[in-house]
Amino acid sequence: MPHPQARAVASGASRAPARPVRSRPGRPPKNGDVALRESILDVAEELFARRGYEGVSTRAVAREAAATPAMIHYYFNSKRELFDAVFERRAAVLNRERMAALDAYQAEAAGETTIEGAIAAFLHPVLAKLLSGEPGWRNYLELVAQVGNKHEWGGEVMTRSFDPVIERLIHLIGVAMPGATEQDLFWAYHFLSGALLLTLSETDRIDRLSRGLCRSTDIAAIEPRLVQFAAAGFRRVCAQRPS
Amino acid sequence: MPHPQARAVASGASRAPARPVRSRPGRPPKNGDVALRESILDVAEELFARRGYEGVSTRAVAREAAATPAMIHYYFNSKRELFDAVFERRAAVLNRERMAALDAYQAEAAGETTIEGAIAAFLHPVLAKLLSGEPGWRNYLELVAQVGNKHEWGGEVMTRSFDPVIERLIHLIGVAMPGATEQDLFWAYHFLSGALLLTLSETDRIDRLSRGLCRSTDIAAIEPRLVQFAAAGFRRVCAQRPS
DNA sequence: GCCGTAATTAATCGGTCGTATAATTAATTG
DNA sequence: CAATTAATTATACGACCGATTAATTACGGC
Repeated sequence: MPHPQARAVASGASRAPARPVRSRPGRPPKNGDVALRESILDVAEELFARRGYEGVSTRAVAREAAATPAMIHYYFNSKRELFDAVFERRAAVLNRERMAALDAYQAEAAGETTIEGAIAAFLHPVLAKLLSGEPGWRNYLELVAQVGNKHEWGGEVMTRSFDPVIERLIHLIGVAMPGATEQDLFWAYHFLSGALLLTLSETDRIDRLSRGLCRSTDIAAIEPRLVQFAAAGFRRVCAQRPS
Repeated sequence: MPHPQARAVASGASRAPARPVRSRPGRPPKNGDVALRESILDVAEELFARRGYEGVSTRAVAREAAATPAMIHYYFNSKRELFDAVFERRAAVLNRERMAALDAYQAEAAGETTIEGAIAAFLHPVLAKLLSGEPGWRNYLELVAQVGNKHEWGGEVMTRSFDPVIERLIHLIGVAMPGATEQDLFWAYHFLSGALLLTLSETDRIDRLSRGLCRSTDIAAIEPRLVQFAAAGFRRVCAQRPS
């Protein structure tokens, strides 16, 4: 079963448009085609992730989605609203899964929560998306990484989408470390967040640096190490002995 | 002594162009004015950092630097070469300082190097730039953060500019941890790098998340915590007991 | 079978983009 | 002082940008 990266963009090599030429205007005949709206979202997701918000024109999105610029205006009104739709489409899914994972862990640990366990539960849903190899999710997470490190409206967009889960995580870790200051918990999360975002962006930076020894797409190698790294970091930063 | 953020952009509120109207063409009279080339670099640095490479037009740079588009072509040939000039101008300075810091630490520790010490020496020059408040450096580092998380040509640019110092750091830590695998060292650095980049970007993400308890510009709070966090992480990831 | 509505195309508006060239003027050199 | 070089302006080219409108066609409900 091929991934439903519907129309044109996922076809890779060949650049032939999916729907050949529907030249005359009017409502299209009801064939089994995937909704155009979703195709536009998929294409925009990929392009925004690769070239950034300003690096992508709505016309380019339309072109690759085998649509016209007017269709984007029809479904999304503006470029910015298209971006928001792309961003929030999968954020909802991810938040649900992450919340469920934290719930499940908390129930299973039953009062004996560990930092490692909480962090692992928090990270796993995201990293599993990368591991799955679904190009849609990989593009989306690459986009998240890019937005998360952007000064301009990065902070606002990320906050709006992800804060509740993160507050949950920090609270859970706080329970596992009774002595910890709130500041220390937040700062430690800040570092964890940075490490995660860089992982999501999947630059080939570490590949080059390690001369091929590590591959930035090797989630199986990253996940346990990130959990250990972050958990140890949390413990050290939040240890209340005054430096 | 005001910072030499020379021409127009640092003037903040008032939008009056620095050099009022020099309408006719020809070489300008030799006054004590700062070189236009540097002004262009300063403005480009700021704008690229705020809005990203594609989000900035060469015309906007010219406008804010009180120049014409042709001057940018005159000094830098193309937008991309302008970007590279911006990126490499301060990278050279930073690399020199970082290398010196690692040298100094290695000499001072004399065989008894610690992970904390090596990481602190590696981080301090960068964080000191942020702490200094110089807008040029803050803009530059914000730009680095953005590029470092960009899939497209991020990996290549970062590699070209920063790899030697990083190899030095990793080697130094490797000496302090004889048992460590190379892979583990590289992965741990990857996480440290992510945490650092997010810090450099100075989004107000953590400010919002912590409801003002932490401020992303508070380098004095970040520096010791990041050193501790990363050092503990390195130790844990590189501890050779097989998971 | 008619009609309102949903989905599409073509065409267009004013504006901006990156890049290039020729003309012009001041400084420098001999 | 003459000739060369460095730094600047004005102007322009062709392409692309985001957004909008009017026309067109098929579907769904009655």
